[in-house]
Amino acid sequence: MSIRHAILGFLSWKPFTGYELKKRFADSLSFHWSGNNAQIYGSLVKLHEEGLVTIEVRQQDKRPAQKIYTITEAGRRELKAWLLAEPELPELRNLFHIRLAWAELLGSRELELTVEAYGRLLEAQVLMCRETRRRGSEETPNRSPRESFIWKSVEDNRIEGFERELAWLRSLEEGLKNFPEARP
Amino acid sequence: MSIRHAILGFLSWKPFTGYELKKRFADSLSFHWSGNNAQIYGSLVKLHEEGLVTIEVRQQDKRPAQKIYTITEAGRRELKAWLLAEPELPELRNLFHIRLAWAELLGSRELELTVEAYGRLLEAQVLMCRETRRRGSEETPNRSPRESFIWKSVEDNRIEGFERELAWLRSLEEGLKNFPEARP
DNA sequence: CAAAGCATGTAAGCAGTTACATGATTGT
DNA sequence: ACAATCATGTAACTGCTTACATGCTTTG
Repeated sequence: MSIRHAILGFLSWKPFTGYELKKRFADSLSFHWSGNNAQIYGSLVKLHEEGLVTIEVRQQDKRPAQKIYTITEAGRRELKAWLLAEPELPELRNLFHIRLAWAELLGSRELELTVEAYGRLLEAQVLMCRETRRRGSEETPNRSPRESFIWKSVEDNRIEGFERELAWLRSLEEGLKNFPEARP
Repeated sequence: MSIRHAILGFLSWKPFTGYELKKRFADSLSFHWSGNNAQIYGSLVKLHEEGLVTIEVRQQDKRPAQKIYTITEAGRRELKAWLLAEPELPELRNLFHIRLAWAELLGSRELELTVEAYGRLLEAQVLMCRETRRRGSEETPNRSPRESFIWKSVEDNRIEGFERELAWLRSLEEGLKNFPEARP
């Protein structure tokens, strides 16, 4: 349970076309969904079948026709039920950590290199998140104070998470210096 | 790319049956795979077709026959290539954070309640991780010092991650007290 | 006597991805 | 001229999950 609710969430703000929703998903980092249209268009069809959204087709000249989706009362109920449902733990799968389980198969130098590569990735990610946060605060829409506070918290949390991972990696690097060469 | 490599990783230690692998996956928290046999048995069939493992059938009396899987040289090469491949960012999908995007649809009290529920989840998870770490250090197999150090680091990292999330949640709770009731 | 463990597997389905297909319009 | 944007959609695939099926043995 899944992207359907996030779509309903967006539609609770105002009606959107599939294309616009796709962009929303693609733009927002915290939303981890890649914004691929196959899934979004498919979900919209299902949401419509279930009566959670309505469709209005608008013809345009010089542009393809749009399908504008609007949330229904049943959709709002479904959305609210989701918001009140029992929270789930964050799912985190860190393939790098899993790979470390077999670090013994690597020489010290090889291990060092992958650790550094992971570090560079994390650094880039932290920079990107910071940039997104900076730009996001300029184009903030009309949000209530509470809403703004929450969004900022979540964004900060994301950055802190990556920063913490990076700090952890640095300490790992330091620690590894005490094991000069595992397989001589 | 995926559980196949983790299976090869386990097999690099020693031969295993599908059933034993299933238990390995189910036991280890950091491995996020649920240890469901459909996937493991299926992967083993494929790994065999690709020549990355060999199968030996051992008949037992009073027990079903076992299929013992052994990694091949090609399998070891594949495993090593994976270990040296470009690292990936951790995938984290936190549905609770996403839900917070629509917190405006909830009253202060409702929001408080879900935040508390998420906090209880996190607390339980931290306790469970600590317990796993404690018990794990007792039954540690014959690992090199470097390997032990790495495993401990990864486990600590996991716990710190949940603790950080919990600390963040507490600060969020504090902050929310400044917005007594968004929709009066 | 029931439940858990040993040991294999299959079937059905969900969530999500990549890549393809069409076709006009606008920007570099 | 080429690429990007607007706007819809389909097909094929991967990875993973739940649930089912079988059948014998050990433990509580």
